[in-house]
Amino acid sequence: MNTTQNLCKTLLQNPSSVKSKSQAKQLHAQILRTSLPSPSLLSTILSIYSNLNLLHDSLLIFNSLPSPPTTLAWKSIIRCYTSHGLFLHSLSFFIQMLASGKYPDHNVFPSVLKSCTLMKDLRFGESVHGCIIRLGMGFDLYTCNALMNMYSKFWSLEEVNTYKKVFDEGKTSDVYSKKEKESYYLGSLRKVFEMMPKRDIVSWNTVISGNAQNGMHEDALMMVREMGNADLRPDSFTLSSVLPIFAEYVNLLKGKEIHGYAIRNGYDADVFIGSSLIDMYAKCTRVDDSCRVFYMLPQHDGISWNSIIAGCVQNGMFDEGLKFFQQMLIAKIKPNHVSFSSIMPACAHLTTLHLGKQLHGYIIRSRFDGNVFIASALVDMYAKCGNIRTARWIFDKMELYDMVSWTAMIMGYALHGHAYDAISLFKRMEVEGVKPNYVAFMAVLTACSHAGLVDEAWKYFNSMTQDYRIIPGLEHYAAVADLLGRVGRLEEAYEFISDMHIEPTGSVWSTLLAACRVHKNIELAEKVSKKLFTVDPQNIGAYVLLSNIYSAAGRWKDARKLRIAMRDKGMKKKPACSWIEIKNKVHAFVAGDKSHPYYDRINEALKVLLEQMEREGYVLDTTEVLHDVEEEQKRYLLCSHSERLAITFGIISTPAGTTIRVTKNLRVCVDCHTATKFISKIVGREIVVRDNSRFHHFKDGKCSCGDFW
DNA sequence: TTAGGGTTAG
Repeated sequence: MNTTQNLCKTLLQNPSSVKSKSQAKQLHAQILRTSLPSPSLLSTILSIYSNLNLLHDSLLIFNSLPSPPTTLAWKSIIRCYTSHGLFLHSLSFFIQMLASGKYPDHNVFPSVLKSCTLMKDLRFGESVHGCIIRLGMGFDLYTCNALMNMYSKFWSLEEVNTYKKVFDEGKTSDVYSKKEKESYYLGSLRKVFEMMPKRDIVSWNTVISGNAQNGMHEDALMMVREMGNADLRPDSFTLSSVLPIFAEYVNLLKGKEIHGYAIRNGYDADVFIGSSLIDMYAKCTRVDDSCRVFYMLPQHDGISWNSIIAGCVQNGMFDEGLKFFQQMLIAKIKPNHVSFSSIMPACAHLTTLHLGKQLHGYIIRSRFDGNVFIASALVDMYAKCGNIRTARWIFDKMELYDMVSWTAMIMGYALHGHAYDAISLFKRMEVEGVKPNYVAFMAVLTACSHAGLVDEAWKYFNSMTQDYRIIPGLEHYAAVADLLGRVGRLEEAYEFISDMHIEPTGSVWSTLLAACRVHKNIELAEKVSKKLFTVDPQNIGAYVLLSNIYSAAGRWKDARKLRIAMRDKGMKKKPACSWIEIKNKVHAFVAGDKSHPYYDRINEALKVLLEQMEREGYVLDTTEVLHDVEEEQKRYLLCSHSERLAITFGIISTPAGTTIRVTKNLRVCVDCHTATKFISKIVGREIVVRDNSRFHHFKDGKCSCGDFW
């Protein structure tokens, strides 16, 4: 026997020692050269190919084997199919193996169970479990781990709700309720775990992550402690199962403890732990720490990029989120469906329509437009960027609606003042069997509020508790209080807020204070302010509002007193800012802004417009000027409000007929609202202004809000 | 055989 034959023999006795494709091929060639290989020898080569995950080569051998194939050949080909994601083939070969009279052994079941799990084939998975028990494999470590993994995944599947009880009590008609289903799979998982004669770290991690992902947080954490008693120390898998729990509970202290443990045990460079830490810090509003973890990672995969992007966006750091998204593209990491649904809200909040449209194009090219998360985010983005028709168009094209997609569209209508569209959609959602949640009620109440529909609002407010058992929160109270205030039922609004079952916050009282300003009720305004300053002494908006109410009434002394108090407390008013997108560039303006390179041209255009407007009957409402200054100065101050600068800049920078879209960070002022109506008529343009609470569509001298905002 | 990220509001 020569040395080559010796080497072949050693390798064949130790198939797992073959580590490369070329080595396997050489071995295969040697065997074919020297003799007519036996089926068992060929099966060994097949198992080597299968170990190396070479499906094509494995299949060539499998098909050339004399029938029936050996057990080794069957299990090699089944494993190879599973690891290639060809689950149906894997299961079909498993059935053929049983049919050929071969008994599967402990090496086959993990692959078969994985296929059942990933195909979400519950029935098949359970019958495989039966087979495992009958063949006495119910105590095998790997098989049990795979079984537990299967039950933990089935446990979190929504589709399982419709699983029929065919096995129990001979019933075939009943359907498992969610609770029954959960306890069934939880029971199966625990039973397997408890029956195991020996458990390794994978067993513990599987049962921990199963509990963690299905909301059994306390149980998961308890098992981490029990695992310690069994002399097993948490590894990177354990940590990344546990970190999301502390993220959800916003438990920074525990999250940091885990971070410390990860550092001490050398897991902090693990990209899985890294993205869990980024997410945990972000959910605890510590985005700086998220960034630090991100930069400390030796490498970034798609998920760690997505985590940092989502972390920024969810904390209102939209520009930073966009920057990370850009860097991700530069790093040649292809964004996936999660990246798009995470970044889209940044465009929605910043009203950067051009960016949103670019992303939409990218989404269509990547074929992600059918994803319900992305479609909902697109609906929201188009609605928030003023394009309600496109939002509806996308909504209508969706094949599947969930709670969020309905709510995004309803809220879109609410923001645009289309209350009846919002209400009819809300009704359709109920008819289609989607139960409205907390946010959906916020949306429909906001719609009622912006359109002054008091009766409808009461109906929905009562339906929340009576029909859906949702306890109204601050936002629902605020919407109703806001509505009552808008329609001038100020005393009723005051009573309503005073009777709330939770402590009203400053923001709830603020809505009423704003209404007092519109309806010029100083007496109530003072009463409301007193309440407001007690619960929220640092509320800058309230000081400004009250001071404005005094100014509008000519009580300059009181107004000044308040402003001095603000100054003494170191409080600074948020400056009003408006912005407009021209040729894919955002131009921002603050009141009296002279910094823009086109300032002179804007000012000139403003003067011309003002003359035309006054000829049409426009009278400057100087009561809105909140400073005690000369009349001429007041005129100047009014005309240089940020929204007017942005609108005028839009008019002189775009071709005739183009719609002007402006966003403002605060509520649009009464005089600017009147002025914009005149401007829309004079220049023959549609002007869309988004302020901090809604959209105003100005056209032909009218506004979509019907002067009610 | 085990793990991490997403849409509506505030």
